[in-house]
Amino acid sequence: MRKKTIEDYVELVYDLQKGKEKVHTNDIASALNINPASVTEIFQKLSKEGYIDYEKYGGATLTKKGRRVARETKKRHDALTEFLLLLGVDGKIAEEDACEMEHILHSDTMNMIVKFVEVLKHCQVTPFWLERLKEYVKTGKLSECPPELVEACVKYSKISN
Amino acid sequence: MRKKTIEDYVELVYDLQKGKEKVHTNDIASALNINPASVTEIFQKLSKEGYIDYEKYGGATLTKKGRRVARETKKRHDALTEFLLLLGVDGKIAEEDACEMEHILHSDTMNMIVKFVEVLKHCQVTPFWLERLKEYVKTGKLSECPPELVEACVKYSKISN
DNA sequence: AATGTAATTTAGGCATGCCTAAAAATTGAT
DNA sequence: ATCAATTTTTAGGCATGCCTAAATTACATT
Repeated sequence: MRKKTIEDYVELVYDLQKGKEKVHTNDIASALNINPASVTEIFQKLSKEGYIDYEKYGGATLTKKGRRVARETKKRHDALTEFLLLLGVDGKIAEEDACEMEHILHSDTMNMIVKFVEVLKHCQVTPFWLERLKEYVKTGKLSECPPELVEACVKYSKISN
Repeated sequence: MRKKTIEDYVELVYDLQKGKEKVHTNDIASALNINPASVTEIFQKLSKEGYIDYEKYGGATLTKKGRRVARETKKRHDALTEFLLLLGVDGKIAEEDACEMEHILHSDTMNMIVKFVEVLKHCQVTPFWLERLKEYVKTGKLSECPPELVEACVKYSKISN
């Protein structure tokens, strides 16, 4: 497993804080299957860098900065998950890969993916490439485009230039 | 920068080996801007795990296993780069993100992306969603699908079920 | 073949991120 | 209010992946 980033921890604190006053070292430790002592170190670091308010034995809450980072990370995460699901990746795997990708992609790439998802969701119909992708995955055969689709695309492409 | 994986190094040895007999510690060191002494350690590790043939002061060559891993990694890398380029991500950034993604994605996701790229490349025309994505990126406006495209998609979707 | 230069390795150091064991603080039941 | 049980922290250890400086080896020129 990849090393956890600050963002991972902030996001986790955000999630665990739901319906609770404070998040304690044990909460994180059991969520991640690591030693509570390690979480203490993590909390000290997050606190020093201004992501959480934390005092010895007192648990942690996200600061404003922490909440902002958590929400941004979450947004990326959700967009990526949606993206992979759209492509036809299985739920659990999409979730896991999104979780990895959310930390590494440049914002340009990230934005492009967000827009891609928006465009697809805005479609009234399943785009034909997605139909063909599914078919290809199922049968291993890549069929030709129906001529009227090709024509329509060509026409549309001319309009939009 | 993320910690380099075995795959990163194997891939790099593969690239640097082109047109050379052996790859030397200095080649890797200057390519990655790290200390040659560190590369010695890396070579020792790669050698111990069977990715390269290596002897003190003698440079390295990939083993069969090493070449296999390099080619597989490269294939993933290329597919991912192509994928991001198709989406409209800028060359340099696409390259960098592909390099990160190639190590983390599940093979299911990877395969899906490979197939996605194949489907798109097999298209005779630019798919309309891609036109719309570009338009959206440029103008910030998401236009409606032309009716004939919607109809054609609906029709195609019926055929393929 | 000898020697100076360049390449490479060794040895030892530092930071990080985790661990365990033991100490300290908190909590809850009486 | 006390004290046992639980939670949390401290202290110290280990592996990794990089570093620098110094020692070693290889190489090219004479």
